[in-house]
Amino acid sequence: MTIPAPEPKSLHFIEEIMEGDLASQKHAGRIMTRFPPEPNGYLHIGHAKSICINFGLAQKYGGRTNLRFDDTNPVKEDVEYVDSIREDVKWLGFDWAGEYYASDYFQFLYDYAEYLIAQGKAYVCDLSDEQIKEYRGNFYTPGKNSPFRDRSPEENLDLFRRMKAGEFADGSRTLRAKIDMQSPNMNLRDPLMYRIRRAHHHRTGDAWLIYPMYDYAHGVSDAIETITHSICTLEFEDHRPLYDWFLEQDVEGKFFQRPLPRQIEFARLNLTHTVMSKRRLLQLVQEGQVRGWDDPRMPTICGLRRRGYTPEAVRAFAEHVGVAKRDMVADVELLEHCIRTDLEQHAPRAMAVLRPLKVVITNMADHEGFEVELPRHPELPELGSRRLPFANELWIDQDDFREEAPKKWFRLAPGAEVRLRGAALITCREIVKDGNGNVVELRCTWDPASKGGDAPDGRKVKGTLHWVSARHALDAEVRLYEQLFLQADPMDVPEGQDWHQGINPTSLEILTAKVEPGLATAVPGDRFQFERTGYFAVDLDSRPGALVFNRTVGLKDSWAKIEAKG
RNA sequence: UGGGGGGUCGCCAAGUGGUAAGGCAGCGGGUUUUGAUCCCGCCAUUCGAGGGUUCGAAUCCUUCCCCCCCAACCA
Repeated sequence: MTIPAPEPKSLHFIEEIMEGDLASQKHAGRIMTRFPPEPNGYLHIGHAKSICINFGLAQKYGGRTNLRFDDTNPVKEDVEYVDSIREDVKWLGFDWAGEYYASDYFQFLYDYAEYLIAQGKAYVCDLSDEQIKEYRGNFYTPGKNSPFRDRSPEENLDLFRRMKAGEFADGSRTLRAKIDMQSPNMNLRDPLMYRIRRAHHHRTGDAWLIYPMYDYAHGVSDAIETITHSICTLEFEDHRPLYDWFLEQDVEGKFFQRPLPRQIEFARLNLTHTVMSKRRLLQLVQEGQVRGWDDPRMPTICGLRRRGYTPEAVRAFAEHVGVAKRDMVADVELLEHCIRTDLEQHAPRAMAVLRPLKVVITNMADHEGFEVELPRHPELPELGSRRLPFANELWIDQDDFREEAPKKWFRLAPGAEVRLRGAALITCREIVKDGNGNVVELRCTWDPASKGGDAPDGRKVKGTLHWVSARHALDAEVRLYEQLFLQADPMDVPEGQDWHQGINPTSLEILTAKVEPGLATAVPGDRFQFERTGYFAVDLDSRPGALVFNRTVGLKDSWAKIEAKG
């Protein structure tokens, strides 16, 4: 018997670039990437894709990845976010080589700016906000040179130093790169390098009054860290000439090691039935549409974590969606597939009745109860087993009983026999209703010969239900989640309406369930498969005696499909 | 009316001149003490459209169409 040769996995375009660079020894066989979040919000699954690409590629090619906080705008950034970002990256399973901050490089950035000024490549501009905009022109009209464009290097140096020293008011002057006001690429029309901002920075405090702009700081930071491949999203594509320009002005090679880093852009992740922009996510939180950034309905990494997603599943998802340059919207079902696959293999099984319906076994006495033993996981004997009490009063799920059984129904119905998983066969003999006609209790008989669940006469019983002993069951709060938005694309709303229209009013449903007694010791972070219903994770709010479970994802439900088709 | 990207199955995505991988979803069937899992099978005569080159084109040329991004002292 021969083992089939593994199919050579095709490479995505970034891997091709890297392998090409490795082959040509461009960076002497070195691969260095960075994940550069701005500490102004929580990370979401889109960032997770970027994290997986940056760390994953470095890992694959024996390289390293830095975590660098892009903190060049003190008015928007805060330490609060730094910690959450660190935690999320770690949780995803990645270790960074170095932890840096763009602000670590403020002095370097400043020195290089002076160098550019000295070379006549940058100038101090006195134009106001509005004037700069006006001089910049637009897509169809070339820009006009700033009247301050031809100041001498000496004057510029003096002015720039005085900007730094605090002699000028906020917004009164800027440092600009002298490139080309006529360029069809707006980014090259003398972009701003520095602005004056008397703002307290979360790391440098009040040491600086001038702060560098992204385009200037980012590439320089990459070069300082000797990043080989600077991976970012598509919207930075036409910033690349500027990225290169700033680094290439180091004509004497006094500032950066060669070869210089290369910026590569890929398509950001979008997910169906959710929004991904920081602004909208913030709105959901502020408006109370969700209970916070880590609400399990949020596409944030902390939300997914709280919901019960595993880092493995998130990484698998990133792997599945691939890396390319075309705009993409991943189907949330792919994400769900990834978490189901992981949890199916690892999550211990348990029984929980979400919407309890009482079952009384009429031919069993109070003292006739017994214990059944069930494996924690059908495929993992090493996980051991659990013992469940069975007695004459039980809870089953309301979904498992129909007074009028539809076609192909093999759950409980009047006169029907079903198996209670691992315990026994019961037959429904009588229905008890309340004054409103609601079924409140089922009176059933059991076949004592079927203890364990099999009938000795070999009669076939197709339906198997989960159950829990009423006397022994624990109450638990169960939070059921659905998509936050009803439509695949929340932004696709009729003319004149806004995206709030699409918010799913029933994205959260809270139930009091009856769960098997062994769950009493479950602690936040524990994950289970509640048999026949879904995967659940113990929530942060859970306490001994006051259990709270989040439904991470439901099991696939082919009965629902059959019924939907009629 | 400028510049930069992109268009291969409902959603992702391989393919780089030799006759359309794979995953998700969907559909059919088998196994099953979870209607789960697992297993098997089906699912693009066609690659945004039209022309052309070639024995041969998703891949080359050409014209056209559509989508996304760019006019913050944001990143």
